[in-house]
Amino acid sequence: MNIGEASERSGLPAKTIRYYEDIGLIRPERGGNGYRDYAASDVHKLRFLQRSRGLGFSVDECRQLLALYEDKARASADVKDIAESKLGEIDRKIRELTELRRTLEHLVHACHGNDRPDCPILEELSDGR
Amino acid sequence: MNIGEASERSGLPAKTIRYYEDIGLIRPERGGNGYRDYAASDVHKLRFLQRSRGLGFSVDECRQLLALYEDKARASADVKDIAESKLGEIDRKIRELTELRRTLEHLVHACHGNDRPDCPILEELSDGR
DNA sequence: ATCGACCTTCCAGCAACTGGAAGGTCAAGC
DNA sequence: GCTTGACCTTCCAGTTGCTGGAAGGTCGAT
Repeated sequence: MNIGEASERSGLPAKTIRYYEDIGLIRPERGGNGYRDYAASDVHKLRFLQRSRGLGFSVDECRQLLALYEDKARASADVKDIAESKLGEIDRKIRELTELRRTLEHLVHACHGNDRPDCPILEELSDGR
Repeated sequence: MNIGEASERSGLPAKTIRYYEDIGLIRPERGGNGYRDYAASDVHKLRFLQRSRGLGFSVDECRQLLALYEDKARASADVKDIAESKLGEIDRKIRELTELRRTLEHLVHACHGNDRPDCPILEELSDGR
């Protein structure tokens, strides 16, 4: 099938699919006209990529996951390791954002938001606490 | 003062400070030797940038904040608007990450992590739920 | 034959830096 | 006065993960 259909079935933009080919993630056949020709298994991999990217894995992590996915002799522990370290990362991000949120909300609360030139937000950004 | 000291005092890498100059955020004097010469007020702005970047404002938002900061006649409502929309964004990110975390944790839990080739994580990434 | 929808490649750009090369300057120590 | 090393300068390229656009080839239907 052509890239358009592969795009529709995988949920990835055609541009992105071509990009993934550029960086060596998927290698479809080519038809006589030079068009890329995707097999069902290619679409399967594309969906795999779409999902794992959506779960926050980096392209490089996806490359590892895809290799493990294709390797029948893989240990599922390898996959679990990647997923677990990702989990730790996500926790860290959530913590940081929550902290950020608290600070910012405090600032917004302190700001009366009228036309007078004094502004607690700018003051705090400027002075530090 | 030279860029090294400005870097130390502001908490920003020298490279970043030069970059901020490139994109027009700060314009220090130059000494006879061509070295950048930072005044105390420059360092103040750099710290301002360091803090607001750290709070998740984009460089462009920082530019606006800095302009407001320097504008004595500004309305604090403008600042509040920027901060509030940023707050909404942060909330959205936290929600997304929490959702992500749940999915991933589910996967990690389902995976026994041994040497056998079957792995629920890969299966789910491959099939979709 | 021609139209529009598809496909191809290549080039450029986004954010926000970061790294490195090649070279100038300065202060201290011998 | 010369060398050493720590600074500083500019410029160019790379990072991540795409996305947009230009210029042109191909396909199927009318």
